[in-house]
Amino acid sequence: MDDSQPDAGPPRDFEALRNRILERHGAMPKRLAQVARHALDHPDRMALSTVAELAEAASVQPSTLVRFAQSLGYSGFSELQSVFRAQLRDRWPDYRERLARVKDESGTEPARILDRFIDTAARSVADLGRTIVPGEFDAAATLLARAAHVYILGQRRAFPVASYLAYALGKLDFPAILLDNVGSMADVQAGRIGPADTLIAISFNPYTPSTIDLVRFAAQRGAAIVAITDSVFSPVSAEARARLEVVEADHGAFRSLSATMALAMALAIASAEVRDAG
Amino acid sequence: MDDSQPDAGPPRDFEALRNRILERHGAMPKRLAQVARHALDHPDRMALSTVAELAEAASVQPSTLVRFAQSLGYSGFSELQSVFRAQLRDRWPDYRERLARVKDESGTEPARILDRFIDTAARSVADLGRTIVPGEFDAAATLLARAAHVYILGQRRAFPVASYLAYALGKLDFPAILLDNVGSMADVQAGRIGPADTLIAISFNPYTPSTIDLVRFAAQRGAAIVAITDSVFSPVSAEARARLEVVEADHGAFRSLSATMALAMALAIASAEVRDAG
DNA sequence: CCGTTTCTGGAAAATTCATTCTATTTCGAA
DNA sequence: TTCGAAATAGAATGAATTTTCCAGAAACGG
Repeated sequence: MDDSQPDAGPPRDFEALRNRILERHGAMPKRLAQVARHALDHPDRMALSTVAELAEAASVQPSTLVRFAQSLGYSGFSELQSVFRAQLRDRWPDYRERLARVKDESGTEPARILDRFIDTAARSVADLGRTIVPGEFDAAATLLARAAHVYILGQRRAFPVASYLAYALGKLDFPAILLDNVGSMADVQAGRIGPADTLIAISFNPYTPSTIDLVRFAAQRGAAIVAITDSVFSPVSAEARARLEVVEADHGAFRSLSATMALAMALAIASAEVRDAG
Repeated sequence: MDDSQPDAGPPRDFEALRNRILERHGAMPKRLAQVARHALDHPDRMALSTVAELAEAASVQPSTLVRFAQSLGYSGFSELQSVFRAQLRDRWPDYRERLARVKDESGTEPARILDRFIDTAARSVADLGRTIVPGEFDAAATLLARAAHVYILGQRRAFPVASYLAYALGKLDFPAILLDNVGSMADVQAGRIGPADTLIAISFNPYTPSTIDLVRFAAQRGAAIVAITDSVFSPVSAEARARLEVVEADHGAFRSLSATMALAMALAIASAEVRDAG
């Protein structure tokens, strides 16, 4: 009987890996301990650097990195590194806790579907902080604050966001005009847009052609465009004075709108603050 | 005399790189534009994947990635990738700083307002898992799946949710009818509601009286009511066959809708699953 | 419509990289 | 001090990845 079998298998996520390293650190040979320490002190380098670079940084031979990985049960350094990389990709608050519940990606029971959507929504929201460029958000808020009228355009999937913005901006006492296209009269509704005005255009792939047309029309009349899209290359972005990019984690063919709603709300409040401050 | 020299040098930080790509995108040949787009839409992958993987993901030859990098002034793909990697590394301190700022409830600079909304939205979404009773969610999905017609009602702040549900359910091939009250004709729109139908009513405090009236009308005609509200004591809840309670963390007078949107999306998909299973 | 330039796909070549192997060193126990 | 086991360094190997190259296709200008 071989009770020395140390691992059922190597840790597959960062948390477990970290714990195992901490556990073993005391009993490790000198060089391996040195590597262990370096690994936990600079996890981002572990994720991105090559064996040679890490060896240099930790004052160790390249082969030591490989031995280290193998002593933890991995087949080689590359396998160990993938754990660090996954961690770099996915880190956001409470990720583990939620992941544990969603782990099983299959299952069509309603409760499980809800869990999965909670997970993707949380992901999208957390990503907002990364994808929004602070300067652009600032610029957008200022454009709204200074506008004589704020026109709001968003169709199909983007319409809920547009209607929410219209509600929030209206409540905040902005001169907000929702281009809802009732009776196909969006062009009439926007007929008097001009250089003193700002148009918020919300559009996601696939981009509704009439949205793009209306944006071009507004730009031509000198209005400032604030774009909320899922890609900086969207046709709407091209005309925009400020670009806000939202990447919703998608879920099959369906994308949630949670992050976009959070952004919309924040934009409304921020604009009011800018207006009232100046 | 060579004024065609396009760059003093390739961008060394992500911000500059991003701007240069945006600048040039319009004038790029087809395949390079394709890569450009993929690069800015998936910066994480650009940082972590190999040329072959990225080529596959962008539907392009590996050599195109290299040509893309060179067209921006880099010596090859590896040099370009290092910029993406640096960006990925530096994101972490950023995030930490962000969290620290969120704690500080004051501050009216736009960027800080955005941080706070991201935080509250994330909390609301996470709370969904706790406030939704699985059995009720199940029941709601089943009621939608079995309905002859699905009527959707939500006004004012709840309207964005209602319109989103109408969009999603419609896409999923449900017989969805949005009671948008255009021309104050909600009662006419709902005139033929009956026992085989389900009405999704979305309502938050302060409850819009006409919503409550319409819910009572529908209940009287025998329709099943699914309520999405912020309190089980809401007047709409009283009539409901299934109750979904969403508590959005509020932020001053304004409540985000992020969690409610996630719930709406999940409900739509879950209903489709229930329908297609049985 | 033709000639020229630019762009693209694909495969071959070159480079970088992780891993393995072996001789040597270190460490601990007797 | 000596022996044996474990650990290490460094070069050699082989695999993976990037880069180059060129023939052919597409776009462009006359």
